[in-house]
Amino acid sequence: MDVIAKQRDMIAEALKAAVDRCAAEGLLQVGPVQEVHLEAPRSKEHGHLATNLALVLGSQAGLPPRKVAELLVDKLDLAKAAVERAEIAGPGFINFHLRQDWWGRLLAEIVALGPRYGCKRVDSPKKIQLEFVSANPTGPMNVVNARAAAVGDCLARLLAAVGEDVSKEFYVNDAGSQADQFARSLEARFRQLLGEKAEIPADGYPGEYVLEVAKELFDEHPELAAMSPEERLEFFRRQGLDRMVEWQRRDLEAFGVTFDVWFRERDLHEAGKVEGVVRELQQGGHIYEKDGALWFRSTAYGDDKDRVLVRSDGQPTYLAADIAYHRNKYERGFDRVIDIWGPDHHGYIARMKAAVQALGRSEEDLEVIILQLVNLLRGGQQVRMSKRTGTFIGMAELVEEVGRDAARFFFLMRSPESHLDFDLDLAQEQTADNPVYYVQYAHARICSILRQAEEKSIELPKPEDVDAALLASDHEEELLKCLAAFPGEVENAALRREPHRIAHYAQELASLFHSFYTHCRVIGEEEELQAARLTLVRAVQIVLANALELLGVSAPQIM
RNA sequence: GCGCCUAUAGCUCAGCGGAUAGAGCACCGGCCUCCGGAGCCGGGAGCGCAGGUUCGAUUCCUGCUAGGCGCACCA
Repeated sequence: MDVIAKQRDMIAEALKAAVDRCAAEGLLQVGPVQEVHLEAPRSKEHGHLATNLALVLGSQAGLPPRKVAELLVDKLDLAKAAVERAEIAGPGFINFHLRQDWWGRLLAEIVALGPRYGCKRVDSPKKIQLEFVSANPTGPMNVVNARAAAVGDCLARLLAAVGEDVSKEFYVNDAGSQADQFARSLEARFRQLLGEKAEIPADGYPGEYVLEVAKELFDEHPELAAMSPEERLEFFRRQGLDRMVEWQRRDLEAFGVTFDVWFRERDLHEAGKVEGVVRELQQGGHIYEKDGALWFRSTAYGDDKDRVLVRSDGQPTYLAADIAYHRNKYERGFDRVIDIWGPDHHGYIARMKAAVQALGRSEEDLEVIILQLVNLLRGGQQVRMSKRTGTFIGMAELVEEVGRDAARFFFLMRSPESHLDFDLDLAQEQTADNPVYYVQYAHARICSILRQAEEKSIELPKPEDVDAALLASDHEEELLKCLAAFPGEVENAALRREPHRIAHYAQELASLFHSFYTHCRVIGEEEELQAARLTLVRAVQIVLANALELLGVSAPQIM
């Protein structure tokens, strides 16, 4: 447990004991308290930790909250905690001020833990499967896929940081009618390469990239020319899609995103898992036949309408395969499945949750995060994308244009359910206006200070030996408070599935550091103070690096 | 028509039911004999509307208005 959580715990226990004592003495007509809410107040006048306990108990006990607060403070035994004083404020908050020397323990812990500061172990780790991107292998990935990649990867890092056992997975839709259409489009392109006249099918894929794939495959497999069209089509269906998947994997790697598992839809079909799950649902009484098709009674679990699983032509729908896929996820032992989908899939949530329940799992075992749209801006104007005119900006183009760090940071600045305006100009600016540079600059600046210390042969002080009470200015205290808040921010971001909190945290910490830097010198101060500030700066460096690591953004030593 | 998301400063967005609602951009004005000026300091302006729950609502609930997206025996 981190040092701030320890203080939190001790104060909470002391408060509970005080409530019990008041109740025992008949001063308060309330039952035992289950949970004490302690938060870090915004304003420094309100101390380091504050509780609303008296306000909550006030209505229960029928007493004015301030009166309750007085009773509690009177009975409060804070001998174990590093609390300097507790005071009652406002409508009945109890504010706790920590002793100045306590910050020394915080700094010592940060330096000792290094990259692990901010991580924790949840009480009962869950096996979590996180599925994201899962872009169709029939075309290049778009910017929403890129956003999903950034959010999913960051969320995986966050979940791992709080001790969950998380696996990242990409679902490849390499079966069904779109696979056929893609193969036929490749065949058409192939014939064009042979000099024949061939039209791309009306429901096919007209993009230039299909021609590139055809070229690549032809170069590597000259024997294709001699095959029958049927043989070639079968070859394209597999090799063509595999080639696209390889492109996707490369683009994602360039973005710093890797997956533990690439799951093939066609494996489900080939192993008979799709019919299998339909049969399972049938046995469970969740299926009926209408108009020659098999329908899943998803309305039994709150969906708007029932859904077709097997079409009247005998072909399973995408949903049927996806249900089989989710069945497989749970069979692999995952306690919890988190899917990140694009905004066009929101209507899908109800039916998938229905399916999960029909398979005997509870609704909470499937979490769905819907990402909202991304608007690219250039010169203040929305970039109008058209594949036809070649103005398409996909994931690869975006990463190439603005760089991996900026792209990731920008995607992680906004909450997932919020529509995102992505300013391409700003992302490339190397000024303080660009938040990613602003944060990275803070890290580089600290590295520079530490380099100078080394050049001047100033020995890095042992954190345990520094006098943290010397860090008494507002700038220093704000920094310390921010450092102490980091583990809580990580936990909160992970629990709420909101990576953007870390991006905001990083900006705030960087801002506090820059402010500190212009007002306080480190090197050249009197020895004790220099030692304390060097330690503070090291701690900031560690936490900035840890926050950036969670975001998947580099923490440069020089820029 | 139904569903999902959104509505906070001129713009882009934060905000864990709490105390005086915060950043950045833009605009105006300051700060480099000194650790990286890719920086810092100061200035004005805001919770779409109406109810409800609560000791307390920007936060939760309902209705309305506006914008975005989606509503297949496609994937």
